[in-house]
Amino acid sequence: MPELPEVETIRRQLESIIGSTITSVEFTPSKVIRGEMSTILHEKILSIERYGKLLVIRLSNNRALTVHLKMTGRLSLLETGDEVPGYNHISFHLTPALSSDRRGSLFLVYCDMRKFGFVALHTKEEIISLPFIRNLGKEPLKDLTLQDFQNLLSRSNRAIKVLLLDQSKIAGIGNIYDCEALWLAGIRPQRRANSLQQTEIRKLFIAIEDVLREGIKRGGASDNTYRNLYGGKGEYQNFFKVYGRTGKPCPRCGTLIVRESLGGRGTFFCPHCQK
DNA sequence: ACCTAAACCTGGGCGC
DNA sequence: TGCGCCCAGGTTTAGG
Repeated sequence: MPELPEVETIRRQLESIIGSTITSVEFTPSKVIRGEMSTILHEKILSIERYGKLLVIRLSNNRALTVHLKMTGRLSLLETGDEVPGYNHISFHLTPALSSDRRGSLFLVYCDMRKFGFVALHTKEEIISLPFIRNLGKEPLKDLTLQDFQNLLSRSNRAIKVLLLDQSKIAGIGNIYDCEALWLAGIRPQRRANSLQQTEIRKLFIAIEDVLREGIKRGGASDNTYRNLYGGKGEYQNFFKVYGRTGKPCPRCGTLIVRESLGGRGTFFCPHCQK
């Protein structure tokens, strides 16, 4: 599922359309498509940003598209003749950027089987104070410092696994990287955040950075439906230590991995070496 | 501030 | 074959 590394992979690939102009748009009206899309014509794509799991496509005229993939959202960059993936909701026809060597017509399409995600067009006044972005916590590998992390944990009595998933506290971590980071740090997901010792906090901070970096390096995890901008799969699912590995041996100690529900999520951990 | 559960959706996998 | 059930898990919302 798209978490920070998956969305970052797409963000980087989307940089190829910077400089393109939107020449037409087609969409099926639904709650997935938000804002007056018909007014987007002739806007130029200026930059591609990411805040946690949210993509922001900055446009000319002080406007922006925001895209959240949630569970099954998928952005694809297609050329004329390419097959459009199923569950398509909106297609943007683009002029090739001046820097691009592509010749045919370009289409940016959003598809979403479960319709949890969205593509929204924001006007000038809305961009500044999107509650979405305003409430987002700091981000690992970006502005989240060890000191921030220590303060955060010491002030929370919640299960560490649940705290790490709270986007208003830390942006970008989802269930997969949460489970993997806790395994790497040797910490049990059920532990109260404020019960972690200094050395454990440091270990976990590093582990979060490590799994996210590794996720980005592998192009994300395509455990299920995730595909990148060109329809390719990520490889990180081949490196899972605990996620989805119920009943299989822990790569560190051989004890069988167990699954428990925590905060309403499937939680995978080694009952022996995660303390 | 915290917690849990339900809601939003739909396909895939399983048991029978 | 195919029906019923659970599961997936990002985010919001409702209620305690």
